[in-house]
Amino acid sequence: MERISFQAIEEKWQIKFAKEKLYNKNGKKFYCLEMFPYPSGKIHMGHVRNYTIGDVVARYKFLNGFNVLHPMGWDSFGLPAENASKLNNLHPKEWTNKNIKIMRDQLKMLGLSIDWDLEISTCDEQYYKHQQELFIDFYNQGFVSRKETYVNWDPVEKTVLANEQVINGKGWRSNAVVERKKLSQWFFNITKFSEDLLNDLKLLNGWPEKVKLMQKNWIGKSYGCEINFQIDEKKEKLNVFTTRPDTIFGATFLAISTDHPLNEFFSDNKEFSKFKKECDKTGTTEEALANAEKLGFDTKLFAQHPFIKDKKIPIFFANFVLMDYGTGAIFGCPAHDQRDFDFAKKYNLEIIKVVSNGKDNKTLNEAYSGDGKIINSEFLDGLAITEAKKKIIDVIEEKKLGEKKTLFRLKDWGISRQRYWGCPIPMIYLEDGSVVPVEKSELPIKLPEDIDLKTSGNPLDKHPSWKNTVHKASGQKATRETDTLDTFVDSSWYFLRFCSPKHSRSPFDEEKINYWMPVDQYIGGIEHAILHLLYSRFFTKGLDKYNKKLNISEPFKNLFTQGMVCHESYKDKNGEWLYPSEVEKLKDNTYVKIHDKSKVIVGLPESMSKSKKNTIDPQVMIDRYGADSVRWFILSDSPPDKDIQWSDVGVAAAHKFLQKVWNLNFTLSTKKQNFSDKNPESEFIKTVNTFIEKIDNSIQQFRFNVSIALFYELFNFLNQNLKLKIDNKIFKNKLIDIMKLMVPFTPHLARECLELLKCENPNKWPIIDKTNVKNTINFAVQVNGKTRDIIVVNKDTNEKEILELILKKSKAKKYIEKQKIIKTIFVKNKILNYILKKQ
RNA sequence: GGGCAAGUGGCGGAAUUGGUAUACGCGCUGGUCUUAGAAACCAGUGCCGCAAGGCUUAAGAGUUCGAGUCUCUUCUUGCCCA
Repeated sequence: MERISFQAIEEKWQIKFAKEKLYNKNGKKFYCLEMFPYPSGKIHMGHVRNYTIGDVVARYKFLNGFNVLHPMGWDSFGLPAENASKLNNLHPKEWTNKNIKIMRDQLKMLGLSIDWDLEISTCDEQYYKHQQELFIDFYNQGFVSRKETYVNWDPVEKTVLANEQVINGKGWRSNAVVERKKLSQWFFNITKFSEDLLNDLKLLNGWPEKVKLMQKNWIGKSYGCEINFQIDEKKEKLNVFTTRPDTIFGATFLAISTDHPLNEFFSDNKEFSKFKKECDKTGTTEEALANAEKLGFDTKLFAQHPFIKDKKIPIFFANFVLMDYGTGAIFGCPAHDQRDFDFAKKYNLEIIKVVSNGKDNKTLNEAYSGDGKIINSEFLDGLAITEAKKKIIDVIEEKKLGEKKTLFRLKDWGISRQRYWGCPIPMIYLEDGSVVPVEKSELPIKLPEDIDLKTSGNPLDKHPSWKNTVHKASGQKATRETDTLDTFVDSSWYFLRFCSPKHSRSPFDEEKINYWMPVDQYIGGIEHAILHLLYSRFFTKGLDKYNKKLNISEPFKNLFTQGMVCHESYKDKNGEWLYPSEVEKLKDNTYVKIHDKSKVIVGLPESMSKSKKNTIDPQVMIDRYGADSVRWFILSDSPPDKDIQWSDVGVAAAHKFLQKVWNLNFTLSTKKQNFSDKNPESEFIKTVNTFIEKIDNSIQQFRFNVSIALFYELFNFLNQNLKLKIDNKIFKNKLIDIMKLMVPFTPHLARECLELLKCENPNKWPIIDKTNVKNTINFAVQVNGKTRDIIVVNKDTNEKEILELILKKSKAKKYIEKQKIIKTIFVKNKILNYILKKQ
């Protein structure tokens, strides 16, 4: 068997790929983009999967004549650089650039068809300069505002987090329990676009339904109304928001946020201050609020029920009501809302059922929030919930007790971070108290390099020569904003910068954007379904609104979310995690530690993560098997949108197969002309053409695992046909077509083989000949719906001919002859089903 | 608690629109070669059964000439939201 050194050919072809690029000047444009990586140190298997999938798409489109834009860059601002530099005494910039260099080399080793001339890095002054310009534009458009609000404070990272970055009440990166803190912050007014962001989801036909649904739920449009409650013995009215006005007759208390203006009556109350402090410890997420024990502070005040004469209901401060949702006040209907129910139980409040599910259970153990008919509600009785909602809102508006409201769950995007390694916010605070953007001519506001990261807090705040400045227009002394931008801002427009990455006058060349945008295929992880993808949509819409030269309402036309790469996890007897390379599988399928042969506990396969050490280093695999084998395996074992389990034997099998592919190419390239025979030749061509068509289809449908299964079948077929009398030239030409199909999957090997076979146009997809394909099909003969035989027939054979064939030679004959046929069902090219009379 | 996916051999997974279930790969078994092993190659491999044949897509029901695919109920797992 002829062997090949993958490492040697891969190096050779990578030099060529660096020059080739994917532009077909006369072709239709195709912008293929994978989510750019954070330069954490070295690439991981998730990157390998993401970028291999993208490379298949990009190369496939290029080979089919498209003009393909396929760039790569670095999402290079962020906290890990600061943490790392504290550890190794390396400046974040140096640490980041060192990592970028390593990872760029690693990506090149994968043989990706990236145009590296377009490379960008978000921590580069030339990038963030334009970002600052965009920030000022957004500010001038009224898309940016400064607000004092309660924020999610991450006590470990000592920074603010956006709601989207709080997961299960914890920081998305630090995993620390998030606290509430009042701070003055910069916000992008994403809520101005709530309606557009929701409605335009309808335009995104190329997005997974799942992602669209997640965004829809996140934006969370709901209808409800505000109702005014008169407070007894006070002038004030309490304005309450609810999405369930139909349950107003079940209202037995009012609950307000501790931040509600009504708190001024309690400013001297020590008990209240203590209670408020307690509430501030609870996180701000809906989940944290739902799970926290319901606590209340009785104001001893009462309000008049708007519909029930002389009914007084008590008012409480409560920890589960937030000032920034609705009006900061709700009415509690314990029978039909679980939080209200818990609260009522705790404080012994009345529970009145107003929705009936038909069954009449007297005592409630939990709130009932399902469907039903309204009861105990005077003029609403007997109505369904939706009807009751409509009616009560009409009545409320008519009686001027309140009004109908639309509410979005989406909140403005807080973008201030108290960190050094991020894009400086180009705003200054003047002596006279005003806050203004810096002059565009002064951009970029560069990060100072001489900083001390050893002390806690924000280094920019402690850097007087950087912080203190002068407002040129007025001559006033001024201080700079020392917060930097959330790194999600960096990635909200990078796909635009790629269209003209060297454009220096402005963030981008509009003409280039209008040519390349939208991204035709975006590929990345599902974990960005809300954060990055929603922010990018907002940014695009913001730009489109004020920049009249642009014509881009949505950034990503088609979105593909690939699954995660998983591996079993291993623990030793002391409960310490072990790397897969530290354990050994024994013959009886148990695992031991290589080092001392002690027993190892095996966990279920789950997403690779550093903390569980269930990671495989792509570099080790590339060194051992070559990049093509790694690419081949990672595409072969699962549909790209599902999770994949990494398997060492799997990649070894891929390697073995690719060796066989090389061997066949080599054999054919050196084989002497033999006799040819028209019969097997014609069959050979037809079968190969059939495979080519199937493989082409599977690539178009993103079913690369199926493509690979077809390649296996095809090569099994080719190897069998080596023994037949097929003209060498014919065989070789078909093999050239097949190797072209392999270019997107294993570009190095495929191109090496094409060179060996003296292919003259390796950058052209083979012609898909749909006419000269296999003409026979396997046809199922059924009796009473059970398959009794499978016969080989020509395509489009009619029922009568098939019946003749069955009677002549089919196993099904004996079944048919026994009984009377009462019905036949014939489906061309599929089945013939005989229904027989039952005995 | 709600929503959305998904559940197919020993394992990863195929199955176009309701029409051959288990493609392809791994693993396993046997064989050739070899001092032996590895590699390579050949053959076999869903389950029960000597066979004829029967059974089989988480469990159960339904629609249909025909269901892995559609409907309902239940169970399990994953993800998202709470």
